[in-house]
Amino acid sequence: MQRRHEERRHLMESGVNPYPCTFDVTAYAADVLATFREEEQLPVSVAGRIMTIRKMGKASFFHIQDATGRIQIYLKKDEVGEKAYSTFKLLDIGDIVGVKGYSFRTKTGEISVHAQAFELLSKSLRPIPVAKEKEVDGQKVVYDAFSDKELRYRQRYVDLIVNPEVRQTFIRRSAIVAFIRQFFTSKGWLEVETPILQPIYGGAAARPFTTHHNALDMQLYLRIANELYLKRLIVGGFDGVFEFAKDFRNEGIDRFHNPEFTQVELYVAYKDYNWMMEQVEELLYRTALAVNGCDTVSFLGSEISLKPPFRRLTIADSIREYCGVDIDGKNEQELRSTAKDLGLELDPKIGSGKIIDEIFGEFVEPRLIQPTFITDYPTEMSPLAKEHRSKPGLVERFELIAGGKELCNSFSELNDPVIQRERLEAQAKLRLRGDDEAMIVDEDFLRALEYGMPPCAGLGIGIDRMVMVLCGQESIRDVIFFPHLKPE
RNA sequence: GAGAAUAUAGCUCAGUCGGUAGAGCAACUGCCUUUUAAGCAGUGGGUCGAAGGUUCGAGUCCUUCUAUUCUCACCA
Repeated sequence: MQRRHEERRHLMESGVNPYPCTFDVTAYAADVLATFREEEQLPVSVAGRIMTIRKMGKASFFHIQDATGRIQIYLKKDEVGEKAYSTFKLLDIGDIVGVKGYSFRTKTGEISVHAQAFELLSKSLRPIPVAKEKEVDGQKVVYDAFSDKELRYRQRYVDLIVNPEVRQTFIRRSAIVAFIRQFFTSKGWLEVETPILQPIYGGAAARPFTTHHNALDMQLYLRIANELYLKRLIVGGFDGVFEFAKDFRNEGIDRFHNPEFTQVELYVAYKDYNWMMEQVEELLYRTALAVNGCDTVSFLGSEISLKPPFRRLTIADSIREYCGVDIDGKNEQELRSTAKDLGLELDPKIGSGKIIDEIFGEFVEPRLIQPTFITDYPTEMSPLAKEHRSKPGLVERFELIAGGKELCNSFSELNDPVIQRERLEAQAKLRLRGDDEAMIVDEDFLRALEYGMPPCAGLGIGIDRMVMVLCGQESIRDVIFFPHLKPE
């Protein structure tokens, strides 16, 4: 670094601006390769970061990397002149340069740019970790890859420079979000924005982050979900609304959980959860085709097919199938002993719905690799979902499980304000008993429902997890640019 | 919250039984006008995560701490 500071000063003293304002780029690296013709010398002007250098006295080769990839540059002293060539000798891997020249093919066959002039565009003061590559039997072998996970997350910018597959993952993430947005918009649903700072948090069972508004001198929460606000908009007369929402949950961090994560929530009036399952099937299938070009993905060592229809299974049937026990019609006592027979240690405080969830989470969910809709959850686990039209004690709810993890959650929304009040008050009681994840009674939300909300289907998709599955990434940190880490 | 593993040069890693720090790449100086893990010759580079302790002597043994990774717990 010391040396590079000196070089920077050196360049400035010799009249070279190490940080000029613009450079006229006419082609990306990929364009040069794509438009190359053996018989023609096409003039090009490319720019990018120097990634390799091979200096040979009075001529040099180097690769620059731009947004589309790498292109080799050939630089000859005769061609660019003495002064420019000695400037070039002061450049390092990591510097950003612009090159004007023409495309040609080298003796060893690589399409390259024969430089006629070049310009330093930005001097790099820190050495980047250079990984070298070699082709062995057609396989690319990478030497000394920048692989320390902590450093890669802390200095994602370096990770992106050096590890091209990281860049690809995030490009795909963007494509997934763009596709979902276009899919929803094309159906006539409205993209909206609702508060992130909320005086009362709700819509999920989770602990929030708390903050303080100085001028109002009041406590505010970072949202854990946007569900209750979107439903207010359905009350307000929008037929379909969705929001890509950063949500915040003050909980543990592991490879499936980041304290801030992205969900898209969608609410559509006059529809139910059965209809929503079809939407999810279509969405996942078409997203996979659009982004990956095929309807299967490889995730955690399994091939997952996203071709509809997905399997549908009630939670009771799934437990019957994977545990061989029947939970239908069982009371809390019986469920508890069933769980015990299966070898589950249970907190004596939890109720029957939670016991079922525990059994499911322990024995069923991890084994659901192919996309599967799990339906008809116990009412007490789902205070915002509508009672099942024919199965007492259950609600019209589904989760989509794939790769052993929940990807989506959806229900026919509860729109009876009286029952909704009862459910929230029951939550409030749980809260008083010490369940700090139980929901809070949101009087304004209840007031909205009292004006009348049409029948409505709601959906939440965990974008991070969906990206993980579609990109075959095993950690949520690999699909979030800047995952949360403790300070250095 | 619990356990395990990891932490040594810019990067990737060695470092034996406790004896005073190593390699490859990167960097620096030469030479080299079609190279591609360029090559050849030479040079420099370290608070061994932090703080204590044991010892004549600690990268190595002990204690505490910090960070990361993995597993478990928690978590719609």
